[in-house]
Amino acid sequence: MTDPLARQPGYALRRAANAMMGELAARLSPLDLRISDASVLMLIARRKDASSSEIGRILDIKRANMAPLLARLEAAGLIRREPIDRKSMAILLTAAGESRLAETDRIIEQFERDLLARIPEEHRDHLLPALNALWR
Amino acid sequence: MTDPLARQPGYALRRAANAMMGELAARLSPLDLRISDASVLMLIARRKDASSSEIGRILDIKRANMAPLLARLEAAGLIRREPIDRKSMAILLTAAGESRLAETDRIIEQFERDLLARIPEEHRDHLLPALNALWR
DNA sequence: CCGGTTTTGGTATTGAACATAGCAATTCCC
DNA sequence: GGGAATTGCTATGTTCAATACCAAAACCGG
Repeated sequence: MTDPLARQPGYALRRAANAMMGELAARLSPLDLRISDASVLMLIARRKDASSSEIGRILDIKRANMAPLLARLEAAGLIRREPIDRKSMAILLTAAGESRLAETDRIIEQFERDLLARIPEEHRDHLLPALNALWR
Repeated sequence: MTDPLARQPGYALRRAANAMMGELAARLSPLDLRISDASVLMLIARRKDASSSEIGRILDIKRANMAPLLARLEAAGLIRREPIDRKSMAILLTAAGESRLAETDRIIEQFERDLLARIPEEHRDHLLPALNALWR
C-alpha cells in the first residue's frame, strides 16, 4: 500500500498541503470561519485601513472572489466598510471581529505548533524557507 | 506589500502548493491531462492490474471521484478495464496510455528538477522528509 | 483641465478537487 | 447460509480559484 509517488516533492507538497488544510478547516469550523476568512481577518488586523483590493493583492485573492468573501464577513458582523474616497472602501474589524480574531489567533498558533512538532527536528527549521522559495 | 502571514508554515505551505499546482497544471495541459489524471496514470504503470478501489486507496481519491476520472481516461483511450471477478475491474494502460505516460514522465521529471532548483541548497534536501512527515 | 487609461468594486459563471449520502451487486468470512 | 464488508457508481454540495464582463471613480500625460 506504499505510495511510490511519495518520493516526488511536488506530489508530497500537494498531499501535505491537503492534509494540513483539511485539519485547519476542521479546527476553524467551530468559529464558523473558512481558512480564507481567517487569513483575511488576520491581515485586516495587521494592515488597518486597507482597502479590499489591497487585501486581495497581498493575499492573492482576486477581486471577484474577495467580494463574496467580504460580504460574508460583513453579514456575520465581523467587519465593516468605511469609504476612503468615493471609490475605495477601508475594511475594518468590528468589536465582534476583534474577539473572533483573538480566538482565531489562538487556534492558528496551536495549529502551527502542532504542525511543526510533527516534523523531525533536523528538518524543522528548513521547511519555512524552502516553502517560501517556491512562491515568494 | 510584504505579506505578514508568510512567517507561518501553514500559510506558506498553502501558497507554495498553490503556486506549484498552478504551474504543473499549465505544463500538463498540452497533454490534455489534469494533475490527478497524471498521478493515476503514473500509479497504474507502477502497479499493474490494480483495481480502481486499490488505486483510490493509495492516492487517497474517493470512489465517488475515481469513477468520473477513470471514465475520462477511458474515453480518451488511455486506459482500459478488464474484469478481475464479477465485481472488480483491473485498470490497464492502452498503447496510447503508455506513450502519453512517457510524455507525462518527461514533463514531471523536468518539473520536479525546476522545483528543487528554486530552493536554496542548504534547505533543499530537507523539503521532502519534512513534507512527508506531515501526511504519511 | 480634458480625455484616455487604470483602478476599484462588483456580478455571473465556470472549473477542479474533494466530500457525503445513497444504491445495487458481489464477495468475504464466521 | 447469511450478515457484513467491498466495489463501482450516481447525484449532489462545498471550497477555492479563474475568466469575462460591467459601471463608476480616480489617475495622469499633453
